[in-house]
Amino acid sequence: MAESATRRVSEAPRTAVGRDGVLDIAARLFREQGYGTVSLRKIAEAAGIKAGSIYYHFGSKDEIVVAVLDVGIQVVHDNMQQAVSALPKDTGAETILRAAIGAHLRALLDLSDYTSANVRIFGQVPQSVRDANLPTRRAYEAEWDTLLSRLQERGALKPDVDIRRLRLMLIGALNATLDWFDPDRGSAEALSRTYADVFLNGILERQDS
Amino acid sequence: MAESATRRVSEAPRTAVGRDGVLDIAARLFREQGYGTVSLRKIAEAAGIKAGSIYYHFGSKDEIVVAVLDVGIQVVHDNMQQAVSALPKDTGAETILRAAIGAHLRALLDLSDYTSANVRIFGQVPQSVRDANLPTRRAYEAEWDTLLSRLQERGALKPDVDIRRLRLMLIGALNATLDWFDPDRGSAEALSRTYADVFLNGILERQDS
DNA sequence: CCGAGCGCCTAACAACTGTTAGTTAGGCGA
DNA sequence: TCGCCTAACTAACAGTTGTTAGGCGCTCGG
Repeated sequence: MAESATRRVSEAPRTAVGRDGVLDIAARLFREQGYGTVSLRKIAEAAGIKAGSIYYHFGSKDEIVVAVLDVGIQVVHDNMQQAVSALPKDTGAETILRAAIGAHLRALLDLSDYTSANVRIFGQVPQSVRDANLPTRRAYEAEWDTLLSRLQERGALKPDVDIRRLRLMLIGALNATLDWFDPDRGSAEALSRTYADVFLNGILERQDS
Repeated sequence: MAESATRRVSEAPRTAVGRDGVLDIAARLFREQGYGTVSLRKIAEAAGIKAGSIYYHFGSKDEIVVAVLDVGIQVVHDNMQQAVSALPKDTGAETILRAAIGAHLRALLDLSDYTSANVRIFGQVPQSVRDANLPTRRAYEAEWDTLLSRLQERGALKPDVDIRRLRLMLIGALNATLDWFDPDRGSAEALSRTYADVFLNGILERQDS
């Protein structure tokens, strides 16, 4: 009894956690621990409520996961779209690509638990959940395809590269950073530059003979 | 009883499944479904035995997973090492890198359920299992670092790229193909060429003015 | 000041998890 | 033929999972 009294006073603010609170916690836990090992009871405990209470806000665990996945894509999509459209009309291809790459990487590594959770758990989640997230995902992919196609038509990109494949390679490579990126070892900003350097110009020392 | 008799005759060869049989099945299931959703009972059923029987060959589920992870790295390590060392001594940097990239991708996409399982589930597995797999992993990483360093010292690679980071980028990008590669849409061989093209020379159309 | 309802809690369920103990059928060497 | 070893099997355990039903307190509009 002393416990519950203490808990009331010391740690629990009287404000409700709410749907968004649960979602934030879930996104963070999914990002940190993956899908399978994060149970509703873990989410509830981290949110300071009990497992059953989650069902006041969500109809099922899958509903939570789908929500997290969708928000994750929306954040990175908005971020990338806005970064590119903020550039002057006559911006060169290289600058545009650097902006898009930077925006994606920033959302993934700095900005959003939702985006990193999406990348982390998408491959672990039941088929039905993946399907529910697909439309949102496709929209972001289309954004990239449009961007890359425009640059290729302009003659800025090599003409023989398949756009779909290029997009898969690029986003795949960027997303893979989530497995090893350590903010203590270097900023996302610097990493973004390195990725752009490599993808734009390659790693071979050019023998301009 | 009819059941068990039928089963005996029709599907179960009288030869024992054995430790290797269980391991093969486990690798395939882990590759296909991830770590969390594959239970010992699923592995047992796919192998045609009962869950408890697995404990004759392995001391725990983690022991199975560690074995799968280790074999996965060893396969890709051997494959890459052999592909590179098979080349003549005076082979150019570009050819060497293409061979290494091709070997890694082939092990991942064509050759081995163990290697693909490793890439797929490493991030989902308990910390202790990851730790057990680390030595094997580090040896493969060192192999790449040695290769890349030698090429850089030779002057074949741009001198300002950090080797560790380059290796992380490269392997990360290659491993990411596992999420979307579809053998019906193109061979691993062709994909390997595209990856080498992009990493070696970049995607920008060169204006050699 | 009172009722409505929002946001949470308690308790339990059935299913599933990894794991253990004890048992058994069959083949091989002595 | 005897006895051992291999590779299974059966049955149960304790814990965890997602999920449901019903109840309780606090806040706010009338």
